[in-house]
Amino acid sequence: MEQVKLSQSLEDYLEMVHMLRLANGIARVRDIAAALKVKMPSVAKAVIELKKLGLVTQEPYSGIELTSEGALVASQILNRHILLKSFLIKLGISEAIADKDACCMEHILSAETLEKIEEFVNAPNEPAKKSKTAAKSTKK
Amino acid sequence: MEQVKLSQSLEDYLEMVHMLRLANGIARVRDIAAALKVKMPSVAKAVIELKKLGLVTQEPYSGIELTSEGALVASQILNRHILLKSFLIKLGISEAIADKDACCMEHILSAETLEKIEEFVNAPNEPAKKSKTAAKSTKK
DNA sequence: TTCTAAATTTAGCTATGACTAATATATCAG
DNA sequence: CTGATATATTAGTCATAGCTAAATTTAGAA
Repeated sequence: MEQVKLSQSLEDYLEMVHMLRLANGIARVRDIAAALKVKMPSVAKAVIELKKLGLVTQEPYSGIELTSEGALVASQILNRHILLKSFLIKLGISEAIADKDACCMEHILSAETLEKIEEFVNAPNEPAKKSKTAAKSTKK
Repeated sequence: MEQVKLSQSLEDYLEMVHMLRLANGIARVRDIAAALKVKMPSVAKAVIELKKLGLVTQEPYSGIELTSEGALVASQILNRHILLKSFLIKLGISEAIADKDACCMEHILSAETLEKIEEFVNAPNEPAKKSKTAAKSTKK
């Protein structure tokens, strides 16, 4: 439980491994590269680092697996992402932008800020002040 | 008006030049280093970059000045900082943490998100639901 | 005025994280 | 089974951004 301290970049790679495994059952170098808009050698290097840190394993030339610690850390990051995305959407930001900005914010916010954001997201809801969003309000 | 694209790091240096000039009338290498918690040679290097970009000027061995473009860019960054800090404080985050997190967020958020945050900050204010902020009961 | 201490700058090292080019391996079509 | 193509890896380059150590300049104290 020594709390590995990951760079933003490594957090992104680890999270993407997790997401791809959830979505496809497997996390391939090619797909990670496509999703993060980097080239495959960048992924290969990141995977080497994550292996050194004991967060992933990989048979040569095949998919990337998470260790139990890796899975734990990855899901923490993913949870932050989901929280922040909900938060931004609740502020009225479009889904695409919410996703993109959540992706940056998830690496930098302090625990206190994340807590307060969680409270806000879970709040019963403010009385929709004068909602001029009338039309396609809850478009999701 | 070609919108220089600064790294987060250079944005921090430029903003700090602006803040120190506002606070002290002069931005010295030593003070920038102290404020950003880096060493002086790191500041010197950053200043060289900002000079190349036409955002600051400096007589050798003296304080750093902003060009008119530098002043413009710096105040945009500072305005984002102020906005984000207000926002976080409105969410109930302590001033110190709000300042710190605003400092990270100011470099990464999209225009749309900043707009929505501005709307939120300027909103008439929700009816402080059940304000139990009284005795800092939010031990959580 | 002169000398010492502080501030600034330069030179050069390190780590991160991207890239291209080249190599190695795997997989699939025939 | 074999070869072409896709995927993965390795090697090496580059830029950013930090650092220390050493040199330079400025400024204040004696």
